[in-house]
Amino acid sequence: MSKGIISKDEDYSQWFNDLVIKADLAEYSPVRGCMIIKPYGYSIWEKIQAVLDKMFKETGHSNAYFPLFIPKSFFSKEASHVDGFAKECAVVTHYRLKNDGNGNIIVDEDAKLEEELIVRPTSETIIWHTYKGWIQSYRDLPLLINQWANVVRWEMRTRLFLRTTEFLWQEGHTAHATQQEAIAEAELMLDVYADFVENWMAVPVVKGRKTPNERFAGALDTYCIEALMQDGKALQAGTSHFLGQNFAKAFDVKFSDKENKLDYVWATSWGVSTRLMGALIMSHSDDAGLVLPPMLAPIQVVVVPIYKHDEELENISAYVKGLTTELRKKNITIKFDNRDTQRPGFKFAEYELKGVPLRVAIGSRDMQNATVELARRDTRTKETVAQEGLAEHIEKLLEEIQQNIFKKASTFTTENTVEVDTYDEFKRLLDEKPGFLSAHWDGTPETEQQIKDETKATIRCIPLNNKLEAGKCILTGKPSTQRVLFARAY
RNA sequence: CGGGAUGUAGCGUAGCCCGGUAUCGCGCCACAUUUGGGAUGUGGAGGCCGCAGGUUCGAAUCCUGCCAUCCCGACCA
Repeated sequence: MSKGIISKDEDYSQWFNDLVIKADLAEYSPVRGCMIIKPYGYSIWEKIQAVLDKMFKETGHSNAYFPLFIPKSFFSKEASHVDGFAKECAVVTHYRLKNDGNGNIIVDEDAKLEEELIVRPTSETIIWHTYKGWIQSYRDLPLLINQWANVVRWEMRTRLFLRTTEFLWQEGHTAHATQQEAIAEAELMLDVYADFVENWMAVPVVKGRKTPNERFAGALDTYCIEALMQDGKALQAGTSHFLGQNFAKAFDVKFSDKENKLDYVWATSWGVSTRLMGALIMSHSDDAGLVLPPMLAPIQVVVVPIYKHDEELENISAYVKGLTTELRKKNITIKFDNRDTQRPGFKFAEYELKGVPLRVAIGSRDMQNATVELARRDTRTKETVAQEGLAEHIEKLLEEIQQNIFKKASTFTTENTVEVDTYDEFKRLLDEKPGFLSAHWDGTPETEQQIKDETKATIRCIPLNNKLEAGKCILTGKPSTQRVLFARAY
């Protein structure tokens, strides 16, 4: 176990907090519920952004930016949307401070805003207000826009990365001429998310759709990807919504089709947030610290020199310089930690804590033998290999680590996804071996709610391409046509 | 928003019951010896004891109020 990190078996949530702080990903800020994302954490987010951004562009989307502030009146235009977000909005009421004469800075009551502004909890309303001006004809469609932004939701209870008052995300907002096209878009973006989360983050997901209870406020259908964390709790990693014509109607966005008939446009929205960082951390890491998938690790390879005299360091440095050039050609990021203020053992522990996938240690002995010591973070194994062909070896090893991490997480998810047929068994498993519980449900919101009230488990999703099978609801015994995935969730 | 806990050096803490200007460890700085798994020694720097009142000759300690953070619940990405 690493210094200062509690074992994840002892206290999982404390382990997570320790990891975030000690691995230098983020720290608490003076503002309740808000965190400071530190350079190391932010560089992971930047990688996530870069990959997703490319995927969005490849699927035809463009970035734009809409304001942080939303006039309050916009908000009330879509009824269920207000219901969903009203309770957690920060509101700007004044635009000036003043000195009260006693040296205190206070709100200037004379500077009250005519119309209060909401700090965006999401941007549907201001975007659809804007789209009204952008869309007149089918020729203006589809409109495929994404924005990278911060949003604020005044949550009662916050957790680093998983639920913060302010968080970073991207939100895609698209407009289409037909319902089919909008649904296809929502499904396409769900696939993009699943592809990214599985192949870059190495986190296996279940694609599905939400029940009406769990749907986004204002959506007709919500698609999601759900991942299982190491403590057996589910985490929603991304969502994609088919919004129907709700927002188009609320903001009066109509277009003329080819027959010159006026109709409301069809909409989608989709997003992932810094919460993905939470999924990344919780899926792979262990008691020694973070385990990062090579494809998202800010540092993929770290080189630690071991030497007694300066000339030894010079020899090692010369060799590392060559290795660095080779690896850069392969787009592999390498860091040569030649600080002489820290000893090798300290550095080993530090990079393990930070989840660097591969460590190369080179000492005088290695220089004589033309070898290096290679240590894998995922398996915590070490091997001595020849310097010749090292760059190729590292390249292969990084790919192997990426696959191994994913495989490990997949095995875990599979092993913790269980079919359950009785309510007693359902409750027992939730307490003894939590995970995804695949069970029959009679399809009513009342049953879903009762199960939630009694067990804290929610329906995470109805898996896409679910196989149909006759069964009985675990709570009511009423007939059911398919299993749904239950879990306790973040 | 309810319940619980905590606030003392950059971090973690002792002291609080029983009032006398603050303990220890890590980290930091300097020098030396070290360097293949979190080095050792010696010397040193660092404190509005969360904030504001009150009691007292005297408050980290007692009293009142406030603030903040964390944890657990209800609400949510």
